[in-house]
Amino acid sequence: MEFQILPQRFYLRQDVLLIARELLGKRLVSHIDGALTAGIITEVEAYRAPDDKACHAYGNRRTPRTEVMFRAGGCAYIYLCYGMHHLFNVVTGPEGMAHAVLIRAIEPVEGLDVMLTRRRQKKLSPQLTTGPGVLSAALGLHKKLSGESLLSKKGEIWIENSNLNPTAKDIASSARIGVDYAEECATWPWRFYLKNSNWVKKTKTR
DNA sequence: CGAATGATCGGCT
DNA sequence: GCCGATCATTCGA
Repeated sequence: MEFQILPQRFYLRQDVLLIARELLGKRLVSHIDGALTAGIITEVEAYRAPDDKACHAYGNRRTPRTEVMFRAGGCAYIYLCYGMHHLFNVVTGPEGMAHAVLIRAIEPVEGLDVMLTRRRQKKLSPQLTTGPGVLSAALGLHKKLSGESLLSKKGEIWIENSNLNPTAKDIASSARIGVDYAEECATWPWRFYLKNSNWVKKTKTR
């Protein structure tokens, strides 16, 4: 079955919270080292410069790392976290606007064997692709792919439609995870996830 | 179970 | 020099 790739106009909009919610249920696909792997996006977080202290580009600070966040929407921002995890974000908004959506979890749908091998797991379970670091590992995403376009199926990463079309009643929100340092921004309910999915990290704080 | 901890390194809020 | 948009493992109850 062929799914339609998300066009650049999807990413160019200025409302990153809306885009984050709309990414739920879409298919995230990687074609890396000759292997095709894909999963349904089940959990995301929005980050929005300049006012969001949890965003790496807070205050519109430009560094070699954050530079890609200022590009026009439709490319990947991947960075290293805790010295070992590559976290995958989607850059959104027009050029000069540093918005991004962190993909936190997917439900695997294609290339399960490849994902299991990359994660060194034997059995399919939520821990295969639930969590921003493990999802990147399963899809083979690496920070050297930061800045890659998401707009062509000839590329290494893209996002396409699925049969799912979650509506407001299917979506829950909460504060973002791991951003306690961000002061008043730490409580903003900018994490979104599919209520009925098993492929979402359980949070203890509620 | 939950909490604590070690791994490991780039970027500097 | 410090510490994170994390995860797997271990330890204790």
